[in-house]
Amino acid sequence: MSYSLLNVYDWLLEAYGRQGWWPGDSPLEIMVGAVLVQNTAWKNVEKAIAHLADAALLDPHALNALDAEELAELIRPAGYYRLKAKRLGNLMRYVVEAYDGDLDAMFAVDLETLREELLAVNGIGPETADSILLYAGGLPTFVVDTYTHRILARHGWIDFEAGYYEIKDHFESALAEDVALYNEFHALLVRVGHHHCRKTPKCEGCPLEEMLPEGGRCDA
DNA sequence: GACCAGGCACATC
DNA sequence: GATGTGCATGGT
Repeated sequence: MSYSLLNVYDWLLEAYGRQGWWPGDSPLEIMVGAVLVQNTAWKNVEKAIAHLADAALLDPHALNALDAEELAELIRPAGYYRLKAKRLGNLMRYVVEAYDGDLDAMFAVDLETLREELLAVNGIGPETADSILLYAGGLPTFVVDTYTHRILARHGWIDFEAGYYEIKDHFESALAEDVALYNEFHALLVRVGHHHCRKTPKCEGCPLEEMLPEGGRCDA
C-alpha cells in the first residue's frame, strides 16, 4: 500500500477546503506578518499589524523611517518585540535600499537570487524567506514550518532529525512546481497542526490517521 | 502557574 | 558541526 504526498494534499483539501492564505491584504503586510509570526501565535500578530495599519505605517518607506523603539512599542503584542523591531527594520531597510521600496521590482528578481538576498538580512531565516517569496511574491518555493516537520515525522515520512532543506526537497521533488499548490498545501498542514498536531497533546484525533491507508499511524 | 505559539541568531563546547 | 539559550506577549 502506498500513497503519495499529492494524495495527502487531496485528502486534506477535501477535508478542510481552501484556506485562503496568506491572511494579509498586501505583499508588504504579508512580509511584515512573516517576521512577526516567528515562533508566535498568529492572533498576537494580528494586533501588532492592526497598530501599524491604524498608524498608516504599512509602507516600506514609512516603516524604514521609524526608529526601532517606536516600532517596538507598536508591535508589542507580537512578542519578542524589541528583537522583531530590529528584524523588521532590517528587512525594510533592505527593501528601500535595494529596490527603493518597490516590491513589484523586488519580486521580479530571479527566485534563487532573491532568496539569497533575503537570507542575508539579519533576522530572516529559511522559513521567513520562503513565506515571503511564496505568499507575498507568488514565487514557487515550498515553506517548511514546525508543523510540517512534526506532521511528516510523526507519520514516518521523514526522520525527526531531518533539516529544513531535506523537508523542503521532499515536497518539491514530489510535487509539480506550482505556486497555488505550494500555497494551499502548506496552509493545510498548518491548519492540521493547529487543531491536531500541537506539541502537546501529541497527536489526538489526527485526521490523517482516518484518511491514510494502513501505515498512516501518528505515533510520537 | 505551566506550557505553548506558523524562528532565528549567537555563544559555547 | 552539534547543542543550548535568549527573546516576550497572550491564549489554553
